Formats: sequence, C-alpha cells, structure tokens
Amino acid sequence: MNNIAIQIKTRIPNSIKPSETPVSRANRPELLHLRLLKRCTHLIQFKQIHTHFLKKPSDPKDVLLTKLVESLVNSTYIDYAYRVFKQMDEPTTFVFNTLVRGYAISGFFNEGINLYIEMRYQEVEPDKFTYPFLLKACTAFNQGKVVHSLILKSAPFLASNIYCQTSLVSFYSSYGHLEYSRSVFDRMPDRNMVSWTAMITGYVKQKEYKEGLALFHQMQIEGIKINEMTLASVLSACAHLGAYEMGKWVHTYIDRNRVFLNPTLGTALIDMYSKCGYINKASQVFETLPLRSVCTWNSIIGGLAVHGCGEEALQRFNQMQKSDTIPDEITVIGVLSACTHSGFVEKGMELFYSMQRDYGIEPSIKHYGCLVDLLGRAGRLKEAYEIVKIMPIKPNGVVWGTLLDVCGTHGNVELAETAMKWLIELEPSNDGNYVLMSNIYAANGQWDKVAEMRRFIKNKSILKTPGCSSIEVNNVMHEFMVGDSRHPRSKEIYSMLDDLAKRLKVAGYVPKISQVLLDATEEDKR
DNA sequence: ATAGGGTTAG
Repeated sequence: MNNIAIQIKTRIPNSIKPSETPVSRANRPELLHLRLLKRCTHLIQFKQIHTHFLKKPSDPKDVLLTKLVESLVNSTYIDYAYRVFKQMDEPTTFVFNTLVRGYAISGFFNEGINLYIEMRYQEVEPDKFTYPFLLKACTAFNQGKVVHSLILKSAPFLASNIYCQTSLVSFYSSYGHLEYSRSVFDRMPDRNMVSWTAMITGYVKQKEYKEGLALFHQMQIEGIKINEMTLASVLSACAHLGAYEMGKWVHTYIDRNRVFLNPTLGTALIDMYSKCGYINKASQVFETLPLRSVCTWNSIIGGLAVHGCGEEALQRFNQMQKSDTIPDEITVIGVLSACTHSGFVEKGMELFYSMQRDYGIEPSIKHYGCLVDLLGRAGRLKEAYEIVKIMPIKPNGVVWGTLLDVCGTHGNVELAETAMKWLIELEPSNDGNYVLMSNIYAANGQWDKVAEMRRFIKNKSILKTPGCSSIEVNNVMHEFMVGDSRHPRSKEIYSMLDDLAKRLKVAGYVPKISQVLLDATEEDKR
C-alpha cells in the first residue's frame, strides 16, 4: 500500500527536495508520475502523486491532471476526481465525459447530469462519447427522452452514431418503452451484433419473449454475427417460455461453434434446462462449466429447490462456500426455497435467523416471504401468521398471498379470510387471489360464501386472466388460451383433447375438480 | 475512454 510513496521518495528525490540535483532527461517527473499512476489502487497513493505533482507541476499541467481524473474514476474515487478536475485550467470534452461516466457508474446520477450542464455552460462541445455516458446517468424515462432530443437538436451529427443509438435502444427498453426502442432500432442506418442484442434483450426484459426470439431469427436470416451475450438473452427467453427444443438448439450451436461457456452463458443454459424441467441436464452443464459466478450457483440451487431436490441443493450450497463464492441474497432465497420444498423446516429457520450474522445479508421482504411459506407449507400456520404480524417490513401482496395459499392447503378458512382482507387492499385486481379464496370456501363446503365471492368479483368487475399455455412445434411457439379457437386447426385439436380425456378416464385418471369455482355441472368441472 | 448479457419468495 505504501510502495508508491516509497518509490516517489527513493526514485525522484530531486522533486521532493528541488534544491538538490537538476532533473535529468531520463528521470522526467511527469513521465514517472504517469507510470506510477498506472499502479495506484488506493486513494492515499493517488493523493501522494497528486500532492507531489502540485508541489512541482510540470507543463502542461492539465495533461497529468486529466490522467489523474481518469485513473481516479476507474478506481471509483469520484469525489477526489472532481476535486482534481476543479484544479484544471481548461477541462476538455474528455475530462467532462470521464466525470459524467464516473458519476453514473458510482450512482451519483444527478451529479452526472449537472456536470453535463456545466459542460455546456462552459461551451465545451459534446462528442460521440458524451451521450452514452449521459444516458447512464438518467434515472427516468423523461430524462432519457430529453437526452434523445438533445442529441437530435444540438448534436445532429451524433444522431446516427451507432453507440448513441444502441444506448438509446437499451435505455428505452429498460424503462419499459419498447416502442421507443424499436423506433430507434428501426431507424438505425447500420446495426451490428450489439444493437441487435440490445433490442432482443429489451424484449426479453419486458417479458416479450416470443418477440425476442422472433428478432433473433431475423438476426440470423440477415446474417448478423452472434456471440455469447446474444445467446444468453435467447436462452433466457427459452427458459421463460419453456421452449426446450429451441434451448437445446442453442446448446448444440454453442458446442458446434465452440462458443465459450462463460459464467453468464453457462448460467442461462442451466436455467433454461432447469425451467424446462430437465434438472439433470442442468446439473450436467453445471459440472462441466470451467468458471462459475454467484449467479451460476444461484441458478442451480434455485433449480434443485423447485424440483424438490433439497438435499442436493444444500450440498451445492456447501460446495459453493468451499469454493470461496460469497452467497448473496438470491442464494439465500434459493436455499430457503429448497428447505420449503423438501420440508426441512428447522434447517430453513436456522438459515433465516443466521443469515445476517453468517453472511452479512439483512433479511428482505422476499426472505420473510420464504419464511412464511416454509412454516405455512409445513402446516405451522400460527407461526407463519406470527411472522407476518411481527416482521419489520410491511407485508406485501406476495406475503399475504403466500399465507392465503397455505391456508388453502391446510384448510384454515378463518386465517384465509384475514389474508384476503389485506389482499383486497394490496392487490385488488389480482384475480388469482379471489379464485383461491373461493376455492377454499368450496373445499370447505361453504357454497353460500362461494356465491358471495362471485358477486363480489362481478361487482368490482375483476377480469379473470385467461388461462394460457404455449407449446413449440418445429421451432414455432403456439399460444393457446382457455376456450381459444384462433388456431387454424383448433377443431382437430379439440377433438383430440376429447379423445385424450376419454382415454385418461379409461386409464383411471381422475381430474382434480373439488376446488373448481362454484357449482358448475360435473362435466364442466372436469 | 463509449453501446448489449445470466440467477430473485405466493
């Protein structure tokens, strides 16, 4: 840590004591400063060089200060970088850009935006680097729109810059405005792999998985190169859709083209197999990965958890800690979920109450949600309700919904009603809650309450989300809704379903109809 | 010096 200070003292004594020997050509202090700057990691080292430089500044002064600002920003010492910046005679576009970037990556978004304003006041011209950085400092849709108009109005020569445009595509999609992303994307004169990937990722992040995959297919038709980032997004779409064939195709592509399975792509692949129901394949991929990140571990642990492989999930958790990977809050959610799905109640509680001490992770509302589920599914409804009552974070709809769900499983109508009261406040238009409550009444034979519930739903005009499922055939995703007749071969499909139902009946399969809403005919329930 | 990536409780 003090190496650099020692080096300054031993290697350039002439500038510490200026009266001694004259500076030789081979020992020019400004070059030494620059060389030493590259090796700085701690703030104190930067300060030493800075102080040393100020005592005997070499010309031009701004050259070293610029380098110093850049190094400080890259080491996230943003406040000190600003102090150095203030000492400059004529800050350049580069320095302003660097500071805007520094503020944006350090989370001081307003400071970043203010610095851009300062830049324009001082009549320093923005360049092609300025706006991608400025967009990183934007924290609201409207701010990004302003930046977009700034580009169009005050820097029209940048409007067709691929970096600025890709930044806009990605900015708009992260604020949920895919139509804006798409309009920028469609107007781009040149699109490369990065811009296509940004647009695909935009769709995937906004849960428009089918559109994301469609764009990926188009990207391939147009012969654009793809890389591991593209494929990670595509696999995420496959995971959410359950598009197993497409996911397998990506895996084959990776193998055939020797795409490097970096931790991100590996994680996406594991998650795809796991969400498609192939937990063994997920484990296989996990084993073969050369590098794993905390997300990789989280994905396999969470996958094992929901597949009911609690023992294996706990083993992975131990293995993870032995491999010096620090668990994060998502890891804990995965492990708690493993305990829930395998009935390890005590183990789960132990983890919950020690997570702060052992891992420095403060329980979030999601962890409390897991705890309620853990106790509730095990039938310990009283304790689950106690947690909801005393938890330090205001319980949200998920927490009350969890409680409602476990009340259904264990037939506690009274507590279910309590949960429902809160859910009417917190999630008034979540139709699933009303259906669940109604089913709980039905299972308990309280048909009058079921009818009351139904009137309530009708009065509040709550729309039931249509049941929807999808299936992939020859790489095309087909969506089906309840009562759907949009498919060109829907008549054939329904007659096939009838046939299947008959054959299931013959085979002794009994559909679970006890909890179907209301007093429908036996036939409809089935 | 710039743009794009994976995992998260009912």
